[in-house]
Amino acid sequence: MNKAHHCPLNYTMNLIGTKWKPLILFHLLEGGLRSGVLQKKILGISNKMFTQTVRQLEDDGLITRKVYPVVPPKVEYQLSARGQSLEAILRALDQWGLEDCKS
Amino acid sequence: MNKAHHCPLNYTMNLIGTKWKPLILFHLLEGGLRSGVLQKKILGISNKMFTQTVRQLEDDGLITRKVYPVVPPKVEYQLSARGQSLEAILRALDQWGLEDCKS
DNA sequence: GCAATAACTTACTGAAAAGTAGTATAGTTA
DNA sequence: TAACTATACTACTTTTCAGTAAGTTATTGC
Repeated sequence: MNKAHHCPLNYTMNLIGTKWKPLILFHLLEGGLRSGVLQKKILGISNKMFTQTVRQLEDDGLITRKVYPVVPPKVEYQLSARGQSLEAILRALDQWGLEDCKS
Repeated sequence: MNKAHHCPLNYTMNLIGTKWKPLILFHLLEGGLRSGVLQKKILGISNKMFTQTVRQLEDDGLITRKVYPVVPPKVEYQLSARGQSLEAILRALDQWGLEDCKS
């Protein structure tokens, strides 16, 4: 917790309240993925934003990054325990969108 | 639904995935509030961002705005049915932040 | 020895978000 | 008549976000 927040919601949004973070976390719910595979699942994300976002998620301890020392490089991302604890929320957000855009 | 989304989560984040929107919605969960009162509850928000954000929430049908034709002006905001349907999510996000920042 | 590879980085640019400060409103109160 | 009120709007500036395109790495396959 690097900032004071008057409301825990504020704290949560600072962690995951951006365009791409929830998407990336969501696509990791089913298990770890190789960098390139994960990126292809996030339609519309640029290479730069992808790297930048997973880096932030890693810094915040929501995902882990495993580098295999091979050539060409191989990197795998997966949810940390902390990231996993967001599962219910991520699915609820997804579900809400599904229900809502019917109307 | 004004855009195509490959994932409902994306749709949801486009609606409420900003710095202030969830905060404002959250503080309306207990009932409608007068503009000035609501704004004072959102610590750190500027007058401009407040007006701009409630306007967007209103445009998206998440809150309603009732104007009383008196001087000085009196304006009240409250959650619409659509906004209310976010209650579980807002509380879950808040709760998650509470739990998480213990560690 | 030269291209292809996967993951990442950097420089540059443009767009969007957010903050500051000031203005308008029009009745009521002093 | 002048200050006060609650709400909102505007112009301006600063900050952050995001995209493009190019460069880096070290090994393999041709």
